[in-house]
Amino acid sequence: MPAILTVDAVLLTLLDSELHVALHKRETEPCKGHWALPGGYVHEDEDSSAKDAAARVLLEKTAIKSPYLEEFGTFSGPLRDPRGWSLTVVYFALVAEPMASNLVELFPVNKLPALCFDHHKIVDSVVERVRNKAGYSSLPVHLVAKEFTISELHAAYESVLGERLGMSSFRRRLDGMGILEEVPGATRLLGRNRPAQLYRVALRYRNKLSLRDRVL
Amino acid sequence: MPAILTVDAVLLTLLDSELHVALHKRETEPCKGHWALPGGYVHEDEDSSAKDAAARVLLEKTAIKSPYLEEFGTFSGPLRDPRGWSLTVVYFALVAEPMASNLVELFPVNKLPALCFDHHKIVDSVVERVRNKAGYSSLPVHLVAKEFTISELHAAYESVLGERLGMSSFRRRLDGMGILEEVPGATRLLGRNRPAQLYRVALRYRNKLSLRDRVL
DNA sequence: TCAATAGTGTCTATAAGACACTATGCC
DNA sequence: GGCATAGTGTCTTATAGACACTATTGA
Repeated sequence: MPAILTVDAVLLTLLDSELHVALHKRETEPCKGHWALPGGYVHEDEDSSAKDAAARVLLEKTAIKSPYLEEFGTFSGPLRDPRGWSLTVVYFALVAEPMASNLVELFPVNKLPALCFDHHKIVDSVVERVRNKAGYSSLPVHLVAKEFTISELHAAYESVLGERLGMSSFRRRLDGMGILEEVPGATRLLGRNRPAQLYRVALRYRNKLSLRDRVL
Repeated sequence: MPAILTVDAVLLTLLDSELHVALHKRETEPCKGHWALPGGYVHEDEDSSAKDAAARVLLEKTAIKSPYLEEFGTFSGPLRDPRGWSLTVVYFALVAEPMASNLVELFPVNKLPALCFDHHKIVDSVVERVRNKAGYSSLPVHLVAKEFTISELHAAYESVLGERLGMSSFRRRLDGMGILEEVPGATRLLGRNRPAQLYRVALRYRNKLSLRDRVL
């Protein structure tokens, strides 16, 4: 009997300044009716890679299309799935909007319900990695909308890192990197205060952010 | 037909201050007689995880036991192996000694021979990651012997990073981290000069070095 | 005018780099 | 003593953090 090969996706987003993960109720055995990560088998006839499979599974099970998707690693062994020796390739996705999908429900990453298989451990490991990586990369950019204010980005960093960041050094570093550009003329007004300049990721970095680590 | 599941190991070491990778000549089809990474199938009856499988394969094909082993990621798709849709979990290992094994041969990582499958791409990706990670972690410690001089460690960092590092700030950072300890009384003498103090990784960090990233 | 958040300027503490200086062995 | 590498001290420069200051809106 060959090993079972699956992919799982850890979809993360910020809700009320707190990291949340998207979970769904499994509709098939094993573990039917319980919370689990969106995941599934690789389809050899349609998936040209494991990452493709993860993107497809995410679309099918959460109706979220092409977010930021990065491989985390694998989990494997004879005991983690009752069907036998299994290996899952875990991907994590970061999205800006608390998406309106009735296929999944969002849970704060430190208040998870009981999860199937080793999915609790998987979520914990991914969150640890994301927090860690936020400290030396521009990862949290993917947690804000396409156009955002410095304050919003600053808040996203603080939420993910779980610590306060000085605002002036934060701006200084952003400036020095040249990774952001102003959206000309666009501002956002929230209260009765000075409106904030909107920014976006500069075109030349649009699809390279995950590569350029250690930028912030 | 189910997907083919394999593990491959990228074993790296320093030889003449240059990163080398261990390759072997495949003895079975496909790609028989050509250079490839040590790799093989997961054995469901004896491997309790993919990492276990990688360690076993490394021992069988290179006679190297329990080096530093870290998961790099996966490579997958319908075309990379002529036998069909395949996924390989790639691990990299770092060892100190240019080991005496007639099972493998060492090649400089930027002068590789023709390699089977997508192994050339795999080696390149791993080397890039290792170079990158050396910039913010203590990874290169695994490329020197258990007891080493500061100069040797300094040279290892310079080799992996491909750039010169100031010696005094290098020492300062090592001191500040408290990750190393002197081997009492032990020194190494190479020429007609002052002998160098030998150091080793402090006990409390012995098995945690890969976890404590961003230390150097 | 005030309240509230956006954004800037500047002072200070810390860390990095450069490099001169001392230390200790063999010849 | 001379030479070669090990190791230290110190000066300078770049960067991070703190925080006070100015800017711009609605009420």
